Amino acid sequence: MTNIRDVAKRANVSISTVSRVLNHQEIVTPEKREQVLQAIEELGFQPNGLARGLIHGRTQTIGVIVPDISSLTFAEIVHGMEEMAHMLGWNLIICSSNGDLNRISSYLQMFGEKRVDGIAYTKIPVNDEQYEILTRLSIPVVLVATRSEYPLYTVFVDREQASCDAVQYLIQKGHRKIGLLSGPINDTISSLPKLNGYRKALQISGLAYNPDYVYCGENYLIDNGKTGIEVILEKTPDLTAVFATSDEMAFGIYSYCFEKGIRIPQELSVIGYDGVRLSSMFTPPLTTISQPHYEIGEQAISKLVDLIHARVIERIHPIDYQILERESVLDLTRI
Amino acid sequence: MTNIRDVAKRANVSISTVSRVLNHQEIVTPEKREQVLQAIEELGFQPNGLARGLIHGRTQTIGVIVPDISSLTFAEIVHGMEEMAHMLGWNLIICSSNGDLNRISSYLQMFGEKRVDGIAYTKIPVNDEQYEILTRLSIPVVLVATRSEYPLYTVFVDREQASCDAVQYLIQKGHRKIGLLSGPINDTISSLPKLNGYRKALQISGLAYNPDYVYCGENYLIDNGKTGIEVILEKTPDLTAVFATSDEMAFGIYSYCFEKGIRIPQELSVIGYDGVRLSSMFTPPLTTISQPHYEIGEQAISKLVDLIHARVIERIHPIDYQILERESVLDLTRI
DNA sequence: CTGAAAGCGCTTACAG
DNA sequence: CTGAAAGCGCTTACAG
Repeated sequence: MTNIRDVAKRANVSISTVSRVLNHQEIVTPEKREQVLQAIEELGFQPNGLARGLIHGRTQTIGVIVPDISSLTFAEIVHGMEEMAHMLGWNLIICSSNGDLNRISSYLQMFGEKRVDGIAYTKIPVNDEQYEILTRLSIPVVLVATRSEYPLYTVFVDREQASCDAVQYLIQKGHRKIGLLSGPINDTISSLPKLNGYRKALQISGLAYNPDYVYCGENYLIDNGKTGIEVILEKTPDLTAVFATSDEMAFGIYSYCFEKGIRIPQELSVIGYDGVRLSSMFTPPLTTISQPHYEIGEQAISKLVDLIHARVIERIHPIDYQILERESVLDLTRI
Repeated sequence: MTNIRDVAKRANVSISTVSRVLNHQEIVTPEKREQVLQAIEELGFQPNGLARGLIHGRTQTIGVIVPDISSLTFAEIVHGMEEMAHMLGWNLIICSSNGDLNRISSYLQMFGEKRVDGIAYTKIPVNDEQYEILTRLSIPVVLVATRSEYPLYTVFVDREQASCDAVQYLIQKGHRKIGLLSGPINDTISSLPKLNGYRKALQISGLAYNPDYVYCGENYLIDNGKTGIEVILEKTPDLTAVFATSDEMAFGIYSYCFEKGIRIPQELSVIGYDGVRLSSMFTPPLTTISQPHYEIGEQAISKLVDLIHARVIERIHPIDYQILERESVLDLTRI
């Protein structure tokens, strides 16, 4: 591999001059600059980013931790991150934890050794050990789509409020017997706030909370939606609407209803959560809460870069969500 | 940030000794080793990966180029890459090109400057400019899920053969009027081989190729499936089966058929391509060609690491696919 | 404007 | 077994 010395030799200048040309410093005379540029071209020289990084203490690299990159949600978040990072001139090292906390710790360690300039920490709750590593590293961190009791910068959607809105939407359409298809209840980042939002909406409208209307699955996938709705309907056949806390679960409900001949929304109204692309193609199209994953990713990187540049930012950066009104909820008030 | 010198001072040894402890060289006496380890612990010292990389000319980093990380396919490929990379002790820098060739070139450039040890180049065809950059870089490259006229290492599924199999499966089930929902025909990586496979299957069975049975969409998404099937059925209402070259397009067909009251598979058989998770939850479950994306990702990294270690590998590494037989194809021979 | 020199934080022959 | 020194490929005051 050619280095700056080879270029200098070929261009008959010192390495300092080559370096100056490389860094677009205008003080170099046009002739020398030309010589250098030509030598670079001829030798196919590429400056060594490691050496540069070593000197500047800056790598233009951001480390990203996601639980699982093959999930639609994270893939979209990462995509948003990618675009923003590219725009601002940063690169991403992306690591899937698969929910393994040890693995997260080892990734954080690696981020430290690789001297990334910032870390985007997605979705997984920050435990004591990781918080300790994070602070020891003293690298700027932004939490994405998650919250934490630790004082960390955060870009997120208020799931509790969004869920409350979803359920209130159903109530407003005249529904009173409303089911909830929840994820695992020990998932404090995602499931718990959604459950809380559900309860809050009921409370606001003076409706009683009835555990029979609630099913907690092990995850947010289709199968859990399918079995979940079955379980709820067995206990409470008078159900008129369900809030599925993921579009995939909602799809499971569709599948169940199709098999049993239950018509949506005539016999059962469904509202989802996520706003994945496919949801608009369900039959009927799914009414759902849209979380702008792409934008979350963008904002996360944007804020992180602000932090890296030591700009002052708000600790909490909420992202707007909206209800995508489609055709899966029946308006009982108009009947 | 503490460095090796601080550690040496605190442990009352030379930096050489610290370095030896860091690199697990056994020649250090237990006492000194202990002192050093303790100093590292107390100072929270982390070796600087940049300095190490500078010396070794090795970064334990692999650059990955994908067209769009938020697509299901690539998200899964990347996931497989991630897992294998983690297992083998490598890290991934992942870059979405969004199909922009200039952007790919700039990413390759960046990979060079960052001195990645290897490059996984996914899906997009390699043009002259990129091939030139790639060779100039002299960094090991593996092509993933794509082929090229250039002599590059390749991990891929034989789409032509897989498509041929899919269509032959339909023929074997007694279908003779078989439609094709294709992607853009100028996509030589993905669409063209699938079209060729379709024609090959017809030819083998002595069936004529009729362009009226073929629709080429602009992409592989749902909408194109929906309009595609509409267009084909208008021209050729006698159609009994369709090969949709993506599961998403197949889903578009489902959507269309549901609206028009066309029953699958009784009135129209559908076979898909991809084997995405959701396809098993379609109503009826979709028969489809499964491409093991995750495994493709794993193999790509595994082969790339072999290359980096200068091990000899086969130039072409085909990945097995299979037909997931489910319920969307009617067996006409049993009627 | 330009070059020689020091230094970024490590590793690794080379003596001892 | 251990330390001083050179060197990886750059950047950047410092003289001139």
